[in-house]
Amino acid sequence: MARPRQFDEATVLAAVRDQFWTTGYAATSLDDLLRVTGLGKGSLYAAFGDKRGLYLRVLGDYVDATHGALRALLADSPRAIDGLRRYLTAPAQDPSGADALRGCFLVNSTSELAAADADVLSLSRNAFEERGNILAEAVARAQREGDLSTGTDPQQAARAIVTAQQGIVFMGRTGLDVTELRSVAETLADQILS
Amino acid sequence: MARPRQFDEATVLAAVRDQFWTTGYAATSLDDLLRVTGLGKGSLYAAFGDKRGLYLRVLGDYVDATHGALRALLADSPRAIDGLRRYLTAPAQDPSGADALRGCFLVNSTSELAAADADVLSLSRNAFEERGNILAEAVARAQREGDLSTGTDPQQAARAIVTAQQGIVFMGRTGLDVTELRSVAETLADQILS
DNA sequence: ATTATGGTGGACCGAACGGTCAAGAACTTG
DNA sequence: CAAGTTCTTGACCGTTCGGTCCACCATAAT
Repeated sequence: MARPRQFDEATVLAAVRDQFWTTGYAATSLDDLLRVTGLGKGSLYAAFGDKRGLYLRVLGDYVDATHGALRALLADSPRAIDGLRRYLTAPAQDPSGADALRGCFLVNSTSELAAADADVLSLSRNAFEERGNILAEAVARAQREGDLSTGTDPQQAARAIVTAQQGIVFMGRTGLDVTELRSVAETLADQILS
Repeated sequence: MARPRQFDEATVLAAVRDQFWTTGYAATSLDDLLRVTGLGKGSLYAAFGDKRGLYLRVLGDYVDATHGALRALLADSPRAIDGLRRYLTAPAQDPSGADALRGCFLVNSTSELAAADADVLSLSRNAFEERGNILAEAVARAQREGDLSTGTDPQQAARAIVTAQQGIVFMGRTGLDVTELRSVAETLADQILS
């Protein structure tokens, strides 16, 4: 070892993620990243590689974190149906509407890059498949707990829930009032979680 | 009048729209636009102004066209409920999956620019509000025709339908298999249109 | 204290960007 | 045919882009 790093890796990655999250990949310049991280070009490149590599890194971290958060949310719900409803309506919970306008980093990434970048496409596809799997377990539990009809395939129901949530996430990005967004989310939850 | 234009305006605008649609705003260079239109810089600028103006122009045209197509779809449905279902499942109809991967130009635009461009944001917000209004009429008709419960507010139900469709559009962009996408769309339609 | 090693910061690079402009071509009008 | 007008073409401009590189610095090992 020689000179130690003068920055905290997790802090830097979080700042990078937030910048990419709010302004997207193409519209984020290296100077933007240097500004929000406080690092010089040399440090950033030596530590994380080029812009695209850095992007994929923070995006992958984000996906892992959301999977963990979702698992925790569902596990912490005594009744699975409540966890599913919380998942579905989560994008409409911030009263300020700021979270809704910002959307989901993975969704934004998919929208911007999936059609042009095979790595982002497969990452996105795998992430949503995994999310469906996580939710499918909760759906099965909700069925066992008598809160959800056993007529439908858990996997299928989970995919419908994921899909509906992405719709809510997107409508938040259009600037729809949070109160209306929440109302829509509750309506959809009533129709889907029954 | 003097020298007449050597290009067809509608053809050029369609080519520009398709380019922006598939590669987004930032990732589309002027050279890309010149290539797909066959025009020189001077012609393009003289006819349509700068890149952003051109983008807003084709996006506005697109929104108008989709509103017209939606009105036609609903009007052409003897029973409103069928039109609503067709609207909801439309993003999953292309067997090749190409349309699904491409998504919706307005959705892509909103995802990329709404957070940073107030004009795009209000255009998007207004467009989806208008779409909700169009669908609300069809919901009311479906209620009168006895195909939809009269218990729910048409406006509210319409917003739920719009939201669900955006979820389907997005899942298509993740590369989800078209057959699975269609299955999800049908599941959601069953749950929402009842 | 000296040396080795990795970190830092910024100058620097070629390429690509959006946008301007002038010269000439193609048409209409008289 | 001549004059006037619009459109077309592409050279050109300043800026910004992502990325490289190197001189310098701070630490650990000896």
